[in-house]
Order: sequence, then structure tokens, then C-alpha cells
Amino acid sequence: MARERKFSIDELFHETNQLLLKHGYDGFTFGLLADSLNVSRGALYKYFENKDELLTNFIFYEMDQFLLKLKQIDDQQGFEAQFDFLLQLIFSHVDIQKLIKIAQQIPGNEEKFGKLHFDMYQYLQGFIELGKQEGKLKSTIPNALILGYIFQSVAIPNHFDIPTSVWVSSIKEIIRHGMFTNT
Amino acid sequence: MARERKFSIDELFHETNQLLLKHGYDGFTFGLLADSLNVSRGALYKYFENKDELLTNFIFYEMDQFLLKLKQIDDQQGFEAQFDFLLQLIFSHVDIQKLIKIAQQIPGNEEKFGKLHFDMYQYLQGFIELGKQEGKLKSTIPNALILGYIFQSVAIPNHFDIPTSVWVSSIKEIIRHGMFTNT
Amino acid sequence: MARERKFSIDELFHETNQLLLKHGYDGFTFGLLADSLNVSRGALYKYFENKDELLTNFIFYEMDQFLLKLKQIDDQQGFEAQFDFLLQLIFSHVDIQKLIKIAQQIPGNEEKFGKLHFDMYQYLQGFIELGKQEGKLKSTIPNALILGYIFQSVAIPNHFDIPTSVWVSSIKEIIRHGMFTNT
Amino acid sequence: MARERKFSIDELFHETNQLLLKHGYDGFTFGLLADSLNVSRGALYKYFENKDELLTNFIFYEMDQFLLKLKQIDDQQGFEAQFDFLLQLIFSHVDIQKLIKIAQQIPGNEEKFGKLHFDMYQYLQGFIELGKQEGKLKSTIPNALILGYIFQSVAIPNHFDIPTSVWVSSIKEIIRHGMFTNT
DNA sequence: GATGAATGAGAATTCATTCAT
DNA sequence: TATGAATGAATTCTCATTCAT
Repeated sequence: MARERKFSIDELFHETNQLLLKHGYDGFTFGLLADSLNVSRGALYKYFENKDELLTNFIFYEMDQFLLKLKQIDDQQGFEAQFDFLLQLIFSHVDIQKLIKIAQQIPGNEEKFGKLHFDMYQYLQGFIELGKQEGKLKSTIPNALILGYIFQSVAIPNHFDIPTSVWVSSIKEIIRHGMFTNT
Repeated sequence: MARERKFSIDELFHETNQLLLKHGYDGFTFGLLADSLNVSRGALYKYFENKDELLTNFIFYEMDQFLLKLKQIDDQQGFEAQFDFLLQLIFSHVDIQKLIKIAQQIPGNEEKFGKLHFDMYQYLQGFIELGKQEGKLKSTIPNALILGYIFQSVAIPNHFDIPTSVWVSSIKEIIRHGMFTNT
Repeated sequence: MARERKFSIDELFHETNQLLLKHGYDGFTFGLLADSLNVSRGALYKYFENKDELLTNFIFYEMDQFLLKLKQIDDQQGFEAQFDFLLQLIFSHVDIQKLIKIAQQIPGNEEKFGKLHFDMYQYLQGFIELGKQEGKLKSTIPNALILGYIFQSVAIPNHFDIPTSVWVSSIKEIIRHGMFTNT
Repeated sequence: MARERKFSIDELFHETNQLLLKHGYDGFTFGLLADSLNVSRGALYKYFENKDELLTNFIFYEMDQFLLKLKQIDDQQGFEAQFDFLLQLIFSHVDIQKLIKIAQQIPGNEEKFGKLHFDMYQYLQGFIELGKQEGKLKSTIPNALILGYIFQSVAIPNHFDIPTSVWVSSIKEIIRHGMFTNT
């Protein structure tokens, strides 16, 4: 009965993603988004009361998607398989880390997203424990650091355009056995 | 007979540092800085044509300071000593990484700062080469990744407040020999 | 076979009344009204071309209702009875005064409502004349002031919550014989 | 040293007064005011953080001016003189009543201005008491109503342009001895 | 008749920047 | 040099109103 929508929430989220990564939290504006979608600013306010609500919703949505996939780590048999799964997942969702950082800038959500981050870590406790039980992971290293390290590795800027395969396998090697030889 | 300056560039840079880290690129304003220094906005424009020029100058200055110290790595004898020196330096200049990220947001400076980052890496080529010559560093890992990894490690958020000494020594261990056992 | 109306004009006017008194002319919006009636904004535009038309219609309607009752003043025998009737009527329609003030804010209706106000006064000429003929009302006081005074008395804010009966009888006393003693 | 001001706070308040009375609380905008003063909107924000702060300040200022004059009522000898003084004052500050009503619309100031109104009444307790002591004012009428009535009388709209002198003396007559004859 | 989308104009507010003194 | 004023552009947000279904 009503007029047909000029854009879907999916499209809106898609554009939001692009613009957010490109311009950052402060640089992202309703004007930018409206232009991307070829709609008026006002139209966006029908769906989200303000910028922060939009971004909060969007990032929660993305995080949920990511956590859903992360959950599948439990389907992998053995620590090594889980490790590979995790790295592959992280590398195919590079932007999630950036979004999380952006999320932390949204005023009023500090705890909310702090918690989310925390949850994600919690989520991987099983994986860590398994690694330590299997004697694969060094028991002396704090769990938080292990996870932090793995997640962080995705953020190392590849300024020199080293081929992805080399890059990724090197990272795995460092994570596993470090950059020092055993001599 | 000139009127005495109400503030020195040192003070200006010091406040800039504080405010920039606290509020980020967009959040940093001349108003904020002027208030911190108890001067008028207008006065700041006598020294820097605009916000971006100020920030560019400031970050270059900081980077120079850092590079100066980094240069001292050559005074260290042997790769192991240089490695320790580098890590200690990075951990005592945590904010440099943040400033670099901020620098990348300044429009028109993309390459400029890309280059600076690049230079810093260049700077450490000697260190890397030494490590590989001494047979300490795995020769298969790209130099850029080695440095990237080392620098990045400082940015892993210690959400669970693990004591610094444990944190740092664990990081060193991972960098050296990874998080996997050798079994 | 037409779809049944989801709301009657009576309901619409009733809600308009509430909202108008609560939020004032500027604060009253179609959105507010639509929500109260559980209809869409758009639906309201089927009945009234715009906000001002709605409010104009509504206030005219209310005024008509009020004038209808006011007309009954002629049924009262004698000036004293008419006086009591009038006061009782005014006190039981406190909001009419507010609506009239609001009406004066509607752009383009200045004269229209000026006239309406005027008419109401005209309406009570008979009452005034009777009072003066009966020698009850001081002939020196302009008719407009007599009516203005009576109507205005309803608008005195009772900040200290003096009981209505005391309040009203005191007002009557002032209107009749003033607040000064006769000494 | 700095540029000369294009407008003074006095001019600003003067224009505010005009515009506020003409357009009401909602209708009053910084744009309107800026235009009146031939300045940019932005300039106004140097003096007042926002519309409400401006209006609050302005109205407080006006009220203070008024209360200052009101205080002089104590210089008048005897109740009759005070009564005349009060009426003359009120009639020469017709707009104060309107401003007070507007003040009540400013969100967050409800109590603040409620109190101010209250204070003004308190201020006149002495006058009322004197009137009752001298046996001039009917002791049965609540003080609040006496004052309310006096203040309110200024607000009766003189739609028919009755000459001020007649209007005012008639009002005084009604206040003193009512509109009824003594028969 | 009714809906819900979309528009577009206007208002508040913030700042980088310019300018007269 | 420094000041404090003023500007103007950008941004957020709110509605009255229009429109396709």
C-alpha cells in the first residue's frame, strides 16, 4: 500500500560499512550516507533516531554475524584445526577489528562494547583451554595475551605489499614458533 | 621590545600531545588547545596556519624525537642487545603508534606519513639484517612483517590488567619462540 | 464497501484538544496526533489539508460549542441570574480562553479570530445592557472592560492552591464590589 | 586590541525583547535575532551557549529590573499611595507578564521561574498586610488572589481601543469597588 | 481511505578561519 | 604579537507536507 522503499536496511548497512571504514567515526555523517543511498537525510531518521543509534545497531549486527561464525570453531576437531579455523576467520574479517575500535568511540556505549569484546574472548576460552590441555600452547602465557596476539596480527599493516600467502603463513609461523631460530 | 610570548612551542606541543591522544584527530580543536594554554584561538594561528599544519608539525616533531632515540640502537652490541633495546624503547613510547595512526587521518598527508613510517622501518633494516646474519632471525620471514609484528605488539589491549612484567615478558617470549610448544 | 474509518472526527478533536493544551501551538504536531489516534500521519491529511486548517477548524468548533451554551444566558431571568450563569459557564470552560490565545498564533487567522472574539463579546451585549438598565452595573465602566474583566478572572493562576470554593466566591466578590472596603 | 563589537548586550536584549514578544518562545530563533542585529548566527553563540540560556538570562535580567522598581513601593507612604504606585508600575511594564509566561515554557527552568514569580508575590506581602491593617482591603479575600487580580488586570485585551485613561481608571474602579453598584 | 516512505526546508549548534585593533 | 569578534560552512535533527501503492 505504501510507497516502495528506495533502499533496504541491508543496503544501508552495506554503505554504512564502506563509509565508516573510509571516514571513521567522526567523518561518517548522515549526509554522506544519504548521498550514497540517493535518499534525503531525513529519510534515514525514519529508521534510526540518530547517528549513534545507527552505528551502534550496525556494529552490533556485524559483531553478531561474526560471533555466529566464531561459534563454529567448536565444530572443528582438535586444537590445530581450531587454530587454523580461527586464523582463517580472522583474516577474512579484517574489518571487524576496526569496527570494534570505532564502536569504542560511540559515547554511552563504553561498557556495552567493552562487554562485547570481553564476550568474544570468553567465547574462545574453550579453544585456549584445549590448546593448553593438548600441550600445544605454552601454559605460561596468559590467555588474554594469546587471543590478543592472534587478533592483533590481522592489523599489522602490509605496507610493502607482500603476497598474502607469504604474509599469512609467516604470521602463522611467528604465532606458533616465533621469529627466532631455535639455536 | 617585542612582547613576550605567552607560551612556548614546547608547551604547545606538550598540550597538543595530551589533547590529541585524549580526543583524537577530529576531537582535537584549536579551542581546546587555546584553553589549555590560556591564550586566544587567534594567537595559535600566528604559529600555524591551520589545524592540520599544527598537527603535521607536531607529529613530525615527535617522530623525530623517536627516531633520534631509535638511532641509538646501533650503539648496542649484538642482535640480542639490540632486540632488547628496541622492545624497551617501543614499550616506553606506546603513544607513538597512536600518533602515527592519527597522522594518517590528516588529509593531504597520506604519502608523507606513509613515507615516514617507511623510513622508520628502513632505519631498522640494519637490525634485522644483523639478526638474520647472526642466524637468530628466521630468514624466511619478511623483514616488514618482523618489524610490523614487533611494533604492533605494543598495541595489544591489556583488558584484563595482567601485570606489566608478565605481559611484557610473555610478549617477548611469543615474539621469540611463539606461543606453541615445541612438541 | 468503503473501509471503515479508524477514527471519528470527534475522537480527533478530543485528542487535538488534549495535545494542544499540553504542548501549545508550536508543540502540537501531526505526528503527536497521529500517534494518539493510532493512525498514520498521512491519514490526517485526508481530513485537513494542513496543521493550521485542522487547528482552525477545531477551535472554531470549540468556540461554536461554547457560544451555543453561552446563548442560553438569555434563558436566565434577571441580571443576577445571568451573571451567575455566566461565571459558572466560564469557570467550567477554563480552556476556552487558552484556545483563543492559541488561535491568535495561527498565521493568517488574525482577523478571523479577532472577529470571533469580538462576536462573543457582541453576544453578551444584551447581558451588559440589562445590567446597566437594572442599575446593577456601573454605567461608567466600558462594556468591553466589564466582559474582559469577567473572562480574564478565570485566568488568574491559583499558585497557592486556595480551595476552589473560596477562590471562586472571592472572585465574584471582587467583580461585584471590589477588593476595597467601603469605608 | 580586538575588533570592535558590532552589537552590545543591551542591543541584543532589546531585540530579544521585541522578537520574543512578537514571535513567542518557539517562534523566537537565533536566526531572527542575528538578522535583527545584522550579525551571523555564530556570533551570538559567543555570548550565549544556546537559545534557552539567552532567554533565561534575558528574562532574569528583565525581572530583576522590574523587582528593583517594585522594591520602591516601600518608599510610598500609606496603602493608597502604594496601591497607586503598584498599578502605575504594572501598567508601565505590561510585557513583564508575558515574559513570565514565556519563561515558564523554557524547559528546565520550571521551578526557577516558579520561584521567581513566588518571590515577586512575597515581595508584596507587606503591601497587602498594610492594606488589611489599615482596614482598606477586605480581609476575607486571599492575598494571592488580590495580587493575582491586580497583575492580571493589565492583561485584559483592549480590543475596542478604549482610551488608556478611561481604561485605567475604570480598572482601578473595578479593583477598588467592583463593577456593581451599591444598591 | 489509509499507509508508510520520502522530501526538503529550517533551526540549533560547532568550529576552522579571518580580521580589525 | 596577541586579542577577541565575527564569519560561514558543515552537521544534526525535526517536521510539515507530498506521494506511490
